[in-house]
Amino acid sequence: MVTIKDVARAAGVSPSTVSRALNDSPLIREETKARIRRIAEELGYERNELARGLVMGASGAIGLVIPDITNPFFAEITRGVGEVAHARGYGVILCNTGEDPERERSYIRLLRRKRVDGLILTTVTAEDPYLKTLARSKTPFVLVSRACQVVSAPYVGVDDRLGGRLAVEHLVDLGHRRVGFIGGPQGVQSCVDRLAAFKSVLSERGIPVRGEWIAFSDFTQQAGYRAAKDLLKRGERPTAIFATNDVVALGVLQAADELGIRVPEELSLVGYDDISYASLPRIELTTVAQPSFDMGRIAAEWLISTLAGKRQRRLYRLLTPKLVVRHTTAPPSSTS
Amino acid sequence: MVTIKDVARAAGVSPSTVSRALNDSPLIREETKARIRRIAEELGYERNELARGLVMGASGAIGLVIPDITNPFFAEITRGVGEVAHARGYGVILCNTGEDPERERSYIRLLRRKRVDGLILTTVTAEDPYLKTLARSKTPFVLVSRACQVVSAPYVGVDDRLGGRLAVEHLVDLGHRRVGFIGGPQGVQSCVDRLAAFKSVLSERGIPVRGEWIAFSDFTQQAGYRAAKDLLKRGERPTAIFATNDVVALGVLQAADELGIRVPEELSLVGYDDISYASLPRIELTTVAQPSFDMGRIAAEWLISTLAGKRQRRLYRLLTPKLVVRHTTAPPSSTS
DNA sequence: TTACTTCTGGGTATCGTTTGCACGATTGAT
DNA sequence: ATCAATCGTGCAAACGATACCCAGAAGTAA
Repeated sequence: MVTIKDVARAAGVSPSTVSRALNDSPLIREETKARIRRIAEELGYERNELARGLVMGASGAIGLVIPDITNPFFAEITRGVGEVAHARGYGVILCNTGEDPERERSYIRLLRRKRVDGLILTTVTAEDPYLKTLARSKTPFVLVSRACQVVSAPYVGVDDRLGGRLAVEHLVDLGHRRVGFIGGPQGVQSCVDRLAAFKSVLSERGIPVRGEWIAFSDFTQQAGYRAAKDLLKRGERPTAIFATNDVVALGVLQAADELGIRVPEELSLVGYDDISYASLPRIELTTVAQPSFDMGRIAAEWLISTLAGKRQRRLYRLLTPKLVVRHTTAPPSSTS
Repeated sequence: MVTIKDVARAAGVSPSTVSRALNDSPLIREETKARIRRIAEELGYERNELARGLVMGASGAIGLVIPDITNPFFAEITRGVGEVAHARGYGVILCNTGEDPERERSYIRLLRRKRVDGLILTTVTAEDPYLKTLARSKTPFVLVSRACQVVSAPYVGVDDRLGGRLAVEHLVDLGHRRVGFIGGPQGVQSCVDRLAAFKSVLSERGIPVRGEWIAFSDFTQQAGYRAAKDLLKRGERPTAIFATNDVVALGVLQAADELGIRVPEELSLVGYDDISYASLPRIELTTVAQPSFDMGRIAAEWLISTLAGKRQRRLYRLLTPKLVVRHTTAPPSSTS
């Protein structure tokens, strides 16, 4: 590949001059700059960011660590960070952990070796001690969507206590007193919060929390399907279910359909995230909307501006979720 | 950050020895290796891949350029390439073009500056002359899902002529003679192929191809919705529609529902891709399945093994699509 | 004419690794 | 005991770009 030296030779100047010209340094005469730029263009020169990164101590890339790119919620976040990263000239290295803590650690190490300038991550477990190591290192990072207890790191997400509350209050307001919860993996902070909200709303309203109506999944449709099937085949079943995210809720819907349980007549269902498939005409899932795309954008903006040396005022950025009522929720039928 | 020199000092050896020890060179005594590795570990050393890449002439990263990460089809491909890239120790830089040729070019330049070892891309247009530039450069690349006419490059995808044929023959076999097509942007090769198949099946069966029943979208649900609404409000409307992908088909479904047109009784619909949401109980979209995850994997394997110097036997890898009949297709009702 | 800025540009060290070559030490053979 | 072979390690030169320090040239003021 053509290097800065080739350009220098072709232009009859020194490499330093080419470097300065290409970086628009005021130390070079305008016409020289123009000439050098033209020659660089003609030669098809593209600067080597590996070399540049080495001397500058910055790679021009950020790492994005997410659990499942296949989940539209994370796909939107990814799109958001991609958008602003690109606008600011950064590359983004995508790491899909598949909810595996082991792979998450492995990915973070990879990213550190690649000397990414910063990280954006939704950790798979809230208490991963490895995050402390990360926090000690100089690489800045932002947590998205899932907070973390073990280390105080900048965080962008929605208020999951509020979101859970919105969902469950909606159900209770409709008259449901037998309501179940299907969460994600136990360690995940956002789910912990949603479950906490679930419990406190129920207690506030004097409704007993029944352990056998609380189940956990791994955030996949499959898992939601299985958990729901299990839950719904019991003798006494809930009249409403709050699923910790839309993908899981879709699995619940599938289970209900297969069992011949009509939604919303016999079972009310509310999800979380408001992925685009939740609004499909045949689905019309009632859910709690999160501004996923914006969360990605905000996280990236936060990160990149701290990279630029800006000191941030706030460590937390809590957006507000919004209940979107569609057609999967209704008052409980008197018969059931 | 701790460098190889720090480790060398701590171990009382030279940097070269550390380098060799960490790379498991046979020139270093085993016990020395072990000691050095232990010390490196203790110091929290992570090798600088920028520097390594500079001297090795390989960055250890590949670029992935796709049109829309939000489309589950591409999300699956992404997951596939991520999987094998990670297994082989590569990082993947994700570039989401949003179907914008301008951004695609800009991204490819970014990737070349970052000296990615290779590229995997689904180009937005089939005739982008910029691809010639790319082909001339030494960076190897693989095309996925969308072939390209202007340059003969390695390609992984399904046989879209066959896929389109499967879809349309299914419709015709059911008895439909008034069938429409909703494609993607005109320049996209895979859509061109599907449209070509559409036309030839119709001609073979002696069914006239009606231009007013052929519409184009930009691959989004919104666009599918609008195109379908437009198509279905006409006086005489088709009894069946072949949509160029599932996301668009979902848009068509939405339009039909809103217009009170029952699917499949009054309108048969077949999509393409078999994204996971196509199999939702309420949706049950008949579609042509593509092995998206495997396409990603195969592309990445192809690329990485050519990076390793392996010469590939074949340039093309055409997988076979499969018709998945669900509940959105049925014989045309006699009344309509 | 001298001295002093100002403007442009070159020379060189440097970033952190890898690697070919050289060199000292150990070992075995003669 | 000497020489060659083998083994283990250090030295120094890259890789491509940037940045600091300087040096001519030109212009200006005394």
